[in-house]
Amino acid sequence: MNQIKSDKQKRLEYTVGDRFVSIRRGEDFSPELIFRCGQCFRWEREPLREADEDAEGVWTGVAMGRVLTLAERGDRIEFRCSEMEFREIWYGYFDFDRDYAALRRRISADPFTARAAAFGKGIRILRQDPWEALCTFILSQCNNIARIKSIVERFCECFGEPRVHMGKRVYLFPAPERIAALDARDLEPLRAGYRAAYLLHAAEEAASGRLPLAALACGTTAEAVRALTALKGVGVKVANCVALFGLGKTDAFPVDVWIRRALDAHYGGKEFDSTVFGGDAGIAQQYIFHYIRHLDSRHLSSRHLNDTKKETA
DNA sequence: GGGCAGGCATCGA
DNA sequence: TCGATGCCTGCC
Repeated sequence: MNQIKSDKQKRLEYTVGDRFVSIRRGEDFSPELIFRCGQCFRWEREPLREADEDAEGVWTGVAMGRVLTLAERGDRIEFRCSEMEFREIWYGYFDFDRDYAALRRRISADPFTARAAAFGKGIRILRQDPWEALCTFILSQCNNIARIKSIVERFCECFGEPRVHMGKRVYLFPAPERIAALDARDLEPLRAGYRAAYLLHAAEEAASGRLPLAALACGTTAEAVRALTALKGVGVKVANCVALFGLGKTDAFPVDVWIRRALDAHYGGKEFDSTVFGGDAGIAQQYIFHYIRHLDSRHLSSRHLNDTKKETA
């Protein structure tokens, strides 16, 4: 028997079923956009099994020391976990406290961001583990998403704790203490190149407590960026990604070459002031990023198209 | 085989 | 303070 619950303080209504929790799909929860907009690297679309043939999409991800499968079924999203796990882990991870419809309205005063927000309806910013965000965005430099994902998977397979999920072996993201105990040769199988040394250094700093990742979430964005850029191989762009995706700092505004290009094109060469979006700046950035990546035909390389076909087949 | 990719650090002007 | 360059690797 399904039981409908709602948390008035928390604005989300959900239904508790047999071994799953489900929410209404609404307009601001698109797994495709959330998992493919470049903020995370460990969520994959599953091939549909017989039991899921009425589902439109099934996704499995490893995050926060857990493995979760979720399914898009009609107008609902099913989270295949207990209610307790949903409330304690996934509610925060998927940023359910935030009203994305209201946020899209707020940033739509500007015509360019209005188009981006309409196009990217369904995106949410995940509140990821800060250590995982730090590692994955260190690996992201001068790299494409496919390759980042494969390096991250090798990293987890080599050093993460194994779990069995739906008959398959998966690996949790390795803790900084585990990585800090390694040396450069141990990381060679990752084929991460010069980024491997940055990972080792970050692990040593995090494991020793010199880099207090959890505490950075409580301070200001400027303090977090300052602490992160003190690490080897972490510049302003990567630090802002970690602040936005790992520390919940929604005013952090990572500027990469794509965002740079978009801002130059749409704000007439004037220096763009991200603070006009206040605490929404980082999320506005994600809508812009997603929008321009899909506008730009150069991005649609044959490899990208093939990947898309394979994954949606 | 050279260029390039969602960056960073270093060096020389 | 700014621009050029090397860094690993993999793909076109």
